[in-house]
Amino acid sequence: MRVEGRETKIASDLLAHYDVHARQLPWRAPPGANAADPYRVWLSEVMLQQTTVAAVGPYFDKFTRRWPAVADLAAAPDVDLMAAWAGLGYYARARNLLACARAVVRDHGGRFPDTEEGLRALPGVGAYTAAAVAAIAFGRRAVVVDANVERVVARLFAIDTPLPAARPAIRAAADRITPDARAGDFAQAMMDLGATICTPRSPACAICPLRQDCAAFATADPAAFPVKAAKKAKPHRLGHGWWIERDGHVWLVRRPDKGLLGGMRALPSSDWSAAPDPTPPVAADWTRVAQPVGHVFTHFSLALSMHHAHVEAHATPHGEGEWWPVDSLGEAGLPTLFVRAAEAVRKDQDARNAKG
DNA sequence: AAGTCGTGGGG
DNA sequence: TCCCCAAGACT
Repeated sequence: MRVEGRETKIASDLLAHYDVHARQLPWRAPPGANAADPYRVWLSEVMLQQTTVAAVGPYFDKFTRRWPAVADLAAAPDVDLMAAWAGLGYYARARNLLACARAVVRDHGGRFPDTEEGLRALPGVGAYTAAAVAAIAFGRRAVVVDANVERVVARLFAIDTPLPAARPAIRAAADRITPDARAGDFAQAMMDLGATICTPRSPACAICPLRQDCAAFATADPAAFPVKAAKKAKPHRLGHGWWIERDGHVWLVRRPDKGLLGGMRALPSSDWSAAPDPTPPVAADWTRVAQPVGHVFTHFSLALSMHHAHVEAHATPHGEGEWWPVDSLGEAGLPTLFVRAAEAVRKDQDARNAKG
Protein backbone atom coordinates (compact mmCIF):
# COMPACT_ATOMS: atom_id res chain seq x y z
CA MET A 1 0.00 0.00 0.00
CA ARG A 2 1.28 3.35 -1.07
CA VAL A 3 2.08 5.78 1.68
CA GLU A 4 0.24 9.01 0.94
CA GLY A 5 1.90 12.36 1.32
CA ARG A 6 0.05 15.06 3.19
CA GLU A 7 -0.88 16.88 0.00
CA THR A 8 -2.36 13.77 -1.58
CA LYS A 9 -4.34 12.98 1.54
CA ILE A 10 -5.95 16.42 1.55
CA ALA A 11 -7.22 15.97 -1.99
CA SER A 12 -8.52 12.46 -1.43
CA ASP A 13 -10.22 13.37 1.85
CA LEU A 14 -11.86 16.39 0.27
CA LEU A 15 -13.02 14.60 -2.88
CA ALA A 16 -14.50 11.76 -0.82
CA HIS A 17 -16.48 14.33 1.11
CA TYR A 18 -17.48 16.13 -2.09
CA ASP A 19 -18.83 12.91 -3.61
CA VAL A 20 -21.38 12.82 -0.81
CA HIS A 21 -21.98 16.46 0.05
CA ALA A 22 -21.53 18.46 -3.18
CA ARG A 23 -24.00 21.31 -3.45
CA GLN A 24 -26.37 20.94 -6.36
CA LEU A 25 -26.19 24.18 -8.30
CA PRO A 26 -27.84 25.10 -11.61
CA TRP A 27 -24.55 25.41 -13.45
CA ARG A 28 -23.18 22.10 -12.21
CA ALA A 29 -23.73 18.95 -14.22
CA PRO A 30 -25.91 16.61 -12.15
CA PRO A 31 -24.07 13.56 -10.77
CA GLY A 32 -23.50 11.01 -13.52
CA ALA A 33 -24.40 13.43 -16.33
CA ASN A 34 -22.18 14.57 -19.15
CA ALA A 35 -19.51 17.19 -18.55
CA ALA A 36 -20.69 20.67 -17.73
CA ASP A 37 -21.46 23.00 -20.65
CA PRO A 38 -18.53 25.46 -21.02
CA TYR A 39 -20.95 28.28 -21.76
CA ARG A 40 -22.86 27.73 -18.55
CA VAL A 41 -19.68 27.28 -16.54
CA TRP A 42 -18.20 30.50 -17.92
CA LEU A 43 -21.44 32.43 -17.41
CA SER A 44 -21.75 31.24 -13.83
CA GLU A 45 -18.12 32.01 -13.05
CA VAL A 46 -18.43 35.57 -14.29
CA MET A 47 -21.66 36.11 -12.37
CA LEU A 48 -20.11 34.63 -9.25
CA GLN A 49 -17.17 37.02 -9.24
CA GLN A 50 -17.45 38.78 -5.88
CA THR A 51 -21.09 37.74 -5.77
CA THR A 52 -22.91 35.20 -3.62
CA VAL A 53 -24.49 32.00 -4.95
CA ALA A 54 -27.89 33.17 -3.66
CA ALA A 55 -27.69 36.43 -5.58
CA VAL A 56 -26.59 34.74 -8.81
CA GLY A 57 -29.29 32.06 -8.92
CA PRO A 58 -32.19 34.07 -10.44
CA TYR A 59 -29.88 35.87 -12.87
CA PHE A 60 -28.36 32.63 -14.10
CA ASP A 61 -31.81 31.19 -14.74
CA LYS A 62 -32.95 34.33 -16.53
CA PHE A 63 -29.86 34.51 -18.73
CA THR A 64 -29.79 30.85 -19.72
CA ARG A 65 -33.48 30.85 -20.58
CA ARG A 66 -33.15 33.97 -22.69
CA TRP A 67 -29.75 33.16 -24.20
CA PRO A 68 -29.30 29.36 -24.14
CA ALA A 69 -25.97 29.35 -26.00
CA VAL A 70 -23.01 31.67 -26.40
CA ALA A 71 -24.09 32.59 -29.95
CA ASP A 72 -27.44 33.80 -28.61
CA LEU A 73 -25.72 35.98 -26.06
CA ALA A 74 -23.30 37.32 -28.66
CA ALA A 75 -26.25 38.44 -30.78
CA ALA A 76 -27.96 40.32 -27.95
CA PRO A 77 -28.19 44.12 -28.17
CA ASP A 78 -26.03 45.87 -25.58
CA VAL A 79 -28.98 47.60 -23.91
CA ASP A 80 -30.81 44.31 -23.40
CA LEU A 81 -27.77 42.70 -21.84
CA MET A 82 -27.10 45.63 -19.52
CA ALA A 83 -30.75 45.82 -18.45
CA ALA A 84 -30.79 42.08 -17.72
CA TRP A 85 -27.68 42.47 -15.56
CA ALA A 86 -29.15 45.41 -13.62
CA GLY A 87 -29.07 44.81 -9.88
CA LEU A 88 -26.22 42.29 -9.93
CA GLY A 89 -23.51 44.94 -9.66
CA TYR A 90 -19.99 45.32 -11.04
CA TYR A 91 -21.35 46.29 -14.42
CA ALA A 92 -18.00 46.05 -16.20
CA ARG A 93 -18.65 42.32 -15.98
CA ALA A 94 -21.71 42.71 -18.20
CA ARG A 95 -19.84 44.73 -20.78
CA ASN A 96 -16.99 42.21 -20.79
CA LEU A 97 -19.46 39.33 -20.89
CA LEU A 98 -20.84 40.58 -24.17
CA ALA A 99 -17.38 41.31 -25.58
CA CYS A 100 -16.27 37.83 -24.58
CA ALA A 101 -19.27 36.09 -26.15
CA ARG A 102 -18.71 37.99 -29.38
CA ALA A 103 -15.00 37.13 -29.36
CA VAL A 104 -15.79 33.45 -28.89
CA VAL A 105 -18.16 33.54 -31.87
CA ARG A 106 -15.94 35.70 -34.06
CA ASP A 107 -12.49 34.33 -33.24
CA HIS A 108 -13.15 30.80 -32.02
CA GLY A 109 -16.00 29.50 -34.13
CA GLY A 110 -18.45 29.69 -31.26
CA ARG A 111 -16.47 27.34 -29.00
CA PHE A 112 -14.66 28.39 -25.88
CA PRO A 113 -10.88 27.84 -25.87
CA ASP A 114 -10.14 24.70 -23.84
CA THR A 115 -6.88 25.85 -22.30
CA GLU A 116 -6.18 28.19 -19.44
CA GLU A 117 -4.03 30.38 -21.68
CA GLY A 118 -6.67 30.63 -24.39
CA LEU A 119 -9.38 31.46 -21.90
CA ARG A 120 -7.24 34.02 -20.10
CA ALA A 121 -7.03 36.08 -23.30
CA LEU A 122 -10.80 36.65 -23.37
CA PRO A 123 -12.36 39.86 -22.01
CA GLY A 124 -13.38 39.62 -18.36
CA VAL A 125 -11.56 36.33 -17.88
CA GLY A 126 -8.75 36.67 -15.35
CA ALA A 127 -6.49 34.13 -13.68
CA TYR A 128 -9.22 32.71 -11.48
CA THR A 129 -11.93 32.35 -14.12
CA ALA A 130 -9.56 30.90 -16.72
CA ALA A 131 -8.40 28.25 -14.28
CA ALA A 132 -11.93 27.49 -13.11
CA VAL A 133 -13.36 27.04 -16.62
CA ALA A 134 -10.34 25.02 -17.78
CA ALA A 135 -10.71 22.68 -14.81
CA ILE A 136 -14.49 22.45 -14.48
CA ALA A 137 -15.58 22.51 -18.13
CA PHE A 138 -12.56 20.90 -19.79
CA GLY A 139 -11.07 18.65 -17.12
CA ARG A 140 -7.69 20.34 -17.20
CA ARG A 141 -5.45 20.40 -14.19
CA ALA A 142 -5.48 24.06 -13.19
CA VAL A 143 -4.77 25.76 -9.88
CA VAL A 144 -8.00 27.52 -9.01
CA VAL A 145 -7.57 30.19 -6.34
CA ASP A 146 -10.47 32.35 -5.22
CA ALA A 147 -11.17 33.86 -1.80
CA ASN A 148 -12.51 30.52 -0.52
CA VAL A 149 -9.39 28.67 -1.58
CA GLU A 150 -7.20 31.37 -0.09
CA ARG A 151 -8.94 30.99 3.24
CA VAL A 152 -8.95 27.19 3.25
CA VAL A 153 -5.31 26.96 2.20
CA ALA A 154 -4.18 29.62 4.67
CA ARG A 155 -5.79 27.53 7.40
CA LEU A 156 -4.59 24.14 6.19
CA PHE A 157 -1.00 25.38 6.33
CA ALA A 158 -1.43 28.03 9.04
CA ILE A 159 0.02 30.70 6.79
CA ASP A 160 0.25 33.78 8.98
CA THR A 161 1.65 36.26 6.48
CA PRO A 162 -1.02 38.95 6.00
CA LEU A 163 -2.91 39.17 2.71
CA PRO A 164 -2.22 40.23 0.05
CA ALA A 165 1.48 39.52 0.67
CA ALA A 166 0.64 35.88 1.36
CA ARG A 167 -0.79 35.29 -2.12
CA PRO A 168 2.32 33.70 -3.68
CA ALA A 169 2.74 31.29 -0.76
CA ILE A 170 -0.97 30.44 -0.80
CA ARG A 171 -0.91 29.82 -4.51
CA ALA A 172 2.14 27.56 -4.20
CA ALA A 173 0.41 25.57 -1.49
CA ALA A 174 -2.78 25.33 -3.56
CA ASP A 175 -0.68 24.02 -6.44
CA ARG A 176 0.80 21.33 -4.19
CA ILE A 177 -2.58 19.99 -3.10
CA THR A 178 -4.30 20.16 -6.50
CA PRO A 179 -4.60 16.63 -7.92
CA ASP A 180 -3.90 15.72 -11.54
CA ALA A 181 -7.25 14.00 -11.86
CA ARG A 182 -10.58 15.65 -11.03
CA ALA A 183 -9.07 19.11 -10.71
CA GLY A 184 -12.48 20.62 -11.50
CA ASP A 185 -14.22 18.67 -8.75
CA PHE A 186 -11.37 19.52 -6.41
CA ALA A 187 -11.75 23.23 -7.10
CA GLN A 188 -15.49 23.12 -6.54
CA ALA A 189 -15.00 21.02 -3.42
CA MET A 190 -12.63 23.63 -2.01
CA MET A 191 -15.15 26.36 -2.71
CA ASP A 192 -18.01 24.35 -1.24
CA LEU A 193 -15.91 23.78 1.85
CA GLY A 194 -15.10 27.47 2.14
CA ALA A 195 -18.71 28.49 1.65
CA THR A 196 -20.33 26.02 4.03
CA ILE A 197 -17.79 24.77 6.59
CA CYS A 198 -14.51 26.68 6.49
CA THR A 199 -16.35 29.99 6.67
CA PRO A 200 -14.68 33.33 7.45
CA ARG A 201 -16.15 33.57 10.94
CA SER A 202 -16.78 30.67 13.31
CA PRO A 203 -15.83 27.82 10.94
CA ALA A 204 -17.50 24.47 11.59
CA CYS A 205 -14.31 22.55 12.28
CA ALA A 206 -16.23 19.82 14.10
CA ILE A 207 -17.72 18.58 10.84
CA CYS A 208 -14.80 19.42 8.55
CA PRO A 209 -13.43 16.52 6.52
CA LEU A 210 -9.98 18.13 6.59
CA ARG A 211 -9.63 18.91 10.28
CA GLN A 212 -7.04 16.18 10.76
CA ASP A 213 -5.06 17.69 7.89
CA CYS A 214 -5.40 21.26 9.10
CA ALA A 215 -2.63 23.18 10.84
CA ALA A 216 -5.01 25.96 11.90
CA PHE A 217 -7.33 23.41 13.57
CA ALA A 218 -4.43 22.54 15.82
CA THR A 219 -4.15 26.15 16.99
CA ALA A 220 -6.28 27.95 19.55
CA ASP A 221 -8.02 30.06 16.92
CA PRO A 222 -8.45 28.59 13.43
CA ALA A 223 -10.59 31.57 12.41
CA ALA A 224 -7.58 33.85 12.82
CA PHE A 225 -6.41 32.69 9.37
CA PRO A 226 -5.95 34.20 6.90
CA VAL A 227 -4.47 37.33 8.44
CA LYS A 228 -5.56 40.46 6.60
CA ALA A 229 -4.14 43.94 6.34
CA ALA A 230 -6.20 46.71 7.89
CA LYS A 231 -8.57 48.40 5.48
CA LYS A 232 -9.00 52.07 4.77
CA ALA A 233 -11.91 54.16 5.93
CA LYS A 234 -14.72 54.70 3.43
CA PRO A 235 -15.29 58.34 2.42
CA HIS A 236 -18.77 59.86 2.26
CA ARG A 237 -20.01 61.68 -0.82
CA LEU A 238 -23.02 63.85 -1.55
CA GLY A 239 -24.94 64.08 -4.77
CA HIS A 240 -28.16 65.27 -6.34
CA GLY A 241 -30.56 63.42 -8.61
CA TRP A 242 -33.53 64.58 -10.63
CA TRP A 243 -36.86 62.91 -11.37
CA ILE A 244 -38.25 64.73 -14.40
CA GLU A 245 -41.78 63.66 -15.21
CA ARG A 246 -43.75 64.51 -18.34
CA ASP A 247 -47.11 63.03 -19.23
CA GLY A 248 -46.57 59.73 -17.41
CA HIS A 249 -42.95 59.39 -18.50
CA VAL A 250 -39.69 59.96 -16.68
CA TRP A 251 -36.42 61.17 -18.21
CA LEU A 252 -33.68 58.55 -18.20
CA VAL A 253 -30.09 58.95 -19.32
CA ARG A 254 -27.39 56.43 -20.14
CA ARG A 255 -24.21 56.63 -18.11
CA PRO A 256 -20.81 56.72 -19.81
CA ASP A 257 -19.37 53.30 -20.62
CA LYS A 258 -16.48 53.67 -18.23
CA GLY A 259 -16.65 54.35 -14.53
CA LEU A 260 -19.23 53.77 -11.86
CA LEU A 261 -22.45 52.13 -13.10
CA GLY A 262 -20.93 52.45 -16.57
CA GLY A 263 -23.21 51.87 -19.52
CA MET A 264 -26.34 51.65 -17.37
CA ARG A 265 -29.60 53.52 -17.69
CA ALA A 266 -29.97 56.01 -14.84
CA LEU A 267 -31.79 59.00 -13.50
CA PRO A 268 -29.89 62.20 -14.28
CA SER A 269 -27.65 63.14 -11.38
CA SER A 270 -24.76 65.36 -10.39
CA ASP A 271 -21.24 63.97 -10.38
CA TRP A 272 -21.36 63.27 -6.63
CA SER A 273 -18.26 65.36 -6.02
CA ALA A 274 -20.18 67.43 -3.49
CA ALA A 275 -20.84 70.46 -5.67
CA PRO A 276 -23.06 72.45 -3.31
CA ASP A 277 -25.47 73.86 -5.86
CA PRO A 278 -25.65 71.74 -9.01
CA THR A 279 -27.60 72.88 -12.05
CA PRO A 280 -30.69 70.76 -12.82
CA PRO A 281 -31.00 69.33 -16.36
CA VAL A 282 -34.08 71.47 -17.00
CA ALA A 283 -35.72 74.53 -15.51
CA ALA A 284 -38.70 73.51 -13.40
CA ASP A 285 -40.50 74.02 -10.12
CA TRP A 286 -38.48 71.52 -8.10
CA THR A 287 -39.57 69.70 -4.98
CA ARG A 288 -36.86 68.20 -2.83
CA VAL A 289 -37.29 64.88 -1.03
CA ALA A 290 -36.45 65.57 2.60
CA GLN A 291 -34.51 62.37 3.28
CA PRO A 292 -31.56 61.67 0.94
CA VAL A 293 -31.18 58.17 -0.47
CA GLY A 294 -28.30 56.40 1.22
CA HIS A 295 -26.27 53.89 -0.76
CA VAL A 296 -23.00 52.14 -0.01
CA PHE A 297 -20.58 51.35 -2.80
CA THR A 298 -17.36 49.40 -2.49
CA HIS A 299 -15.10 52.35 -1.80
CA PHE A 300 -17.44 55.15 -0.71
CA SER A 301 -20.91 55.77 0.62
CA LEU A 302 -23.33 58.15 -1.03
CA ALA A 303 -26.17 60.35 0.13
CA LEU A 304 -28.22 61.19 -2.96
CA SER A 305 -30.58 64.11 -2.55
CA MET A 306 -33.55 63.69 -4.88
CA HIS A 307 -35.52 66.46 -6.60
CA HIS A 308 -38.69 65.92 -8.59
CA ALA A 309 -40.83 68.02 -10.91
CA HIS A 310 -43.41 67.79 -13.68
CA VAL A 311 -42.58 69.63 -16.89
CA GLU A 312 -44.68 70.86 -19.79
CA ALA A 313 -45.58 68.72 -22.80
CA HIS A 314 -42.86 70.15 -25.04
CA ALA A 315 -40.11 70.58 -22.48
CA THR A 316 -36.93 68.56 -22.99
CA PRO A 317 -33.94 68.38 -20.65
CA HIS A 318 -30.57 69.05 -22.18
CA GLY A 319 -28.29 66.23 -23.12
CA GLU A 320 -29.15 62.79 -24.43
CA GLY A 321 -31.88 60.78 -22.83
CA GLU A 322 -35.23 59.10 -23.31
CA TRP A 323 -38.73 59.42 -21.89
CA TRP A 324 -39.56 56.14 -20.17
CA PRO A 325 -43.11 55.14 -19.11
CA VAL A 326 -43.28 55.45 -15.34
CA ASP A 327 -45.57 52.43 -15.09
CA SER A 328 -42.95 50.14 -16.62
CA LEU A 329 -39.90 51.57 -14.91
CA GLY A 330 -39.07 48.09 -13.66
CA GLU A 331 -38.16 47.12 -17.21
CA ALA A 332 -35.67 49.93 -17.66
CA GLY A 333 -32.91 47.99 -15.95
CA LEU A 334 -31.86 50.61 -13.44
CA PRO A 335 -29.02 49.93 -11.00
CA THR A 336 -30.20 49.52 -7.43
CA LEU A 337 -29.22 53.05 -6.38
CA PHE A 338 -31.69 54.52 -8.87
CA VAL A 339 -34.37 51.97 -8.08
CA ARG A 340 -34.17 53.21 -4.49
CA ALA A 341 -34.13 56.84 -5.63
CA ALA A 342 -37.24 56.28 -7.73
CA GLU A 343 -38.97 54.63 -4.80
CA ALA A 344 -38.14 57.60 -2.58
CA VAL A 345 -39.59 60.02 -5.13
CA ARG A 346 -42.80 58.05 -5.60
CA LYS A 347 -43.26 57.84 -1.86
CA ASP A 348 -42.73 61.59 -1.53
CA GLN A 349 -45.19 62.30 -4.35
CA ASP A 350 -47.79 60.03 -2.79
CA ALA A 351 -47.40 61.68 0.61
CA ARG A 352 -47.82 65.15 -0.88
CA ASN A 353 -50.84 64.10 -2.95
CA ALA A 354 -52.48 62.59 0.12
CA LYS A 355 -52.11 65.87 1.94
CA GLY A 356 -53.77 67.61 -0.98
C1' DA B 1 0.26 48.21 -8.18
C1' DA B 2 -2.97 50.27 -5.34
C1' DG B 3 -7.55 52.08 -6.74
C1' DT B 4 -11.80 51.34 -8.98
C1' DC B 5 -15.88 48.86 -9.45
C1' DG B 6 -22.24 46.99 -6.63
C1' DT B 7 -25.08 44.76 -3.97
C1' DG B 8 -27.30 42.06 -0.40
C1' DG B 9 -26.94 39.00 3.49
C1' DG B 10 -25.13 37.69 7.94
C1' DG B 11 -23.02 38.24 12.50
C1' DT C 1 -26.21 49.88 13.41
C1' DC C 2 -22.17 48.81 11.44
C1' DC C 3 -18.85 45.95 9.63
C1' DC C 4 -17.51 42.10 6.93
C1' DC C 5 -17.65 39.65 2.99
C1' DA C 6 -18.67 37.21 -1.61
C1' DA C 7 -16.42 31.52 -7.44
C1' DG C 8 -12.09 39.02 -9.19
C1' DA C 9 -10.86 41.84 -13.35
C1' DC C 10 -8.90 45.77 -15.05
C1' DT C 11 -5.97 49.79 -15.06
